[in-house]
Amino acid sequence: MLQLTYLREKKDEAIERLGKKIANAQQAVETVLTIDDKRRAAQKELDDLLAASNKLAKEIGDLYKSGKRDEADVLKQETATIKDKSKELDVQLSEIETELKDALVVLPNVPHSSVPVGKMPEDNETVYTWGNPAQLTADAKPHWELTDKYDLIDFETGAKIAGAGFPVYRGKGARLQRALINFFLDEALKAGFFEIQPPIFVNEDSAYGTGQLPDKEGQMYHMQIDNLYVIPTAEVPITNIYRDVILREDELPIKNVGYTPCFRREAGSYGKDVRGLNRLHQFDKVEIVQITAPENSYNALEEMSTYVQSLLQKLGLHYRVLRLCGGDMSFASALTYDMEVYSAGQQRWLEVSSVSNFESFQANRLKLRYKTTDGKNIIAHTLNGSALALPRIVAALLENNQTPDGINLPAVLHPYLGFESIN
RNA sequence: GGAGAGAUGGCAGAGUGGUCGAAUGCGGCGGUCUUGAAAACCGUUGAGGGUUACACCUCCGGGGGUUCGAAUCCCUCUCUCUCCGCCA
Repeated sequence: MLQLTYLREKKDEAIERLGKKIANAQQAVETVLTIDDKRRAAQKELDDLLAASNKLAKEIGDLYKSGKRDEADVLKQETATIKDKSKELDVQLSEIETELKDALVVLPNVPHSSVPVGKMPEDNETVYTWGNPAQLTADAKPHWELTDKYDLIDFETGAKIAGAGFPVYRGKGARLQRALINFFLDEALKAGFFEIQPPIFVNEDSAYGTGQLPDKEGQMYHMQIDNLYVIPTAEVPITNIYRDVILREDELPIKNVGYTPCFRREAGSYGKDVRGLNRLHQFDKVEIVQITAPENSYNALEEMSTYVQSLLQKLGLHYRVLRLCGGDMSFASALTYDMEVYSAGQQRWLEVSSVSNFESFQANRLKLRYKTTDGKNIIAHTLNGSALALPRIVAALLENNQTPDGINLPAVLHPYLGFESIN
């Protein structure tokens, strides 16, 4: 959620930048500001009325104490009309506040000035490429054939016990999962992150806090009996730790890492995108989350990007880094880097990480602030990124490392795996 | 799941329906003293809205009610604690 003061004070800048994301930026911002004016007027009117009412109540109290009952009763009559009026205004005000919030929450975050203009994935800017495509033999296979051949993943049985998109990992396939999770967590600890193991169900407040609601209502699994949402990413519970929190300045930056399974309904996906491990309803991910002071958030973003890339390099995966264009970035993000790994078996790029700076957009809704040494409360900046999501990493590892004799996994994983190759 | 108790500022903990946004202690910050530090003493110290700045308004777990007036009374929800039951 954008800050009202920002829209009020830098209206033109906000409209111009929002134009990279939405078509009707001018009108959307004007609407919000108009409602806000209305809100302030109503608030003022109500406040004055309440002030009068408070004053009268005090006078009545004094009169009773000094035994002047008659005079007090006269004043009581007066309060009756004030009360009716203020009740009315109160209803009006809360309607306006609802209206304001509704208009404000549908506004996406303002993109950073470096965000490329564009609507399509083709408009994303490739800022860095590392490595070369794996040279495979003519009979190289996509991962869904390899997982079958070496009995690593059983998609059919997963579909039987849960549904499509819920794979059953087996043997070395299961051990590869466990190894990657531990590898990613250990690397994050070395990089100074603090490990968290959060709940994988969250309540409505948390889902609103990080912006999954109301924006992505249909994408989360929801348990109606208890009104809990199943997390689509560890970002949700880990960031919500700081909902309604005022940190001390010296606690920043906060750097957390957590592993959780993630659950996504993925309504509307189809075709080659959902084949094998490309898109699942349940998958594993290690997530990094940072909370910083505003002036440090872009340094933190670069640091997180570099960190994620270091993982891909250690795994020896050919990858590229994209700076997402306005139309392709998420609702809450101000600047996003996507890391894509080249999948040689499918001959296409697969997104394995997305690192974003939300600036104060998330923190504003969360009421996540920090107190400076001179006592001011400032809305913090939040960032997060995958480090990393497993399925497509597994797909790329299997495909890119396949040989006629088997699949040779990267050396950094050997201690975690207890084996070196799959054959 | 059953029975009881409770929820107040960063923490602990007072609070007869009216002068309570809230005593007191701890902690934090500033100062005096000191070569410096500690101790002691003095001052200061919740959040949001609003204002150029004041004024003013709201908030004592959430929501609703009674009253001229609610942290204080009533209803309800949530959560916490204790005991019993069940259980990795």
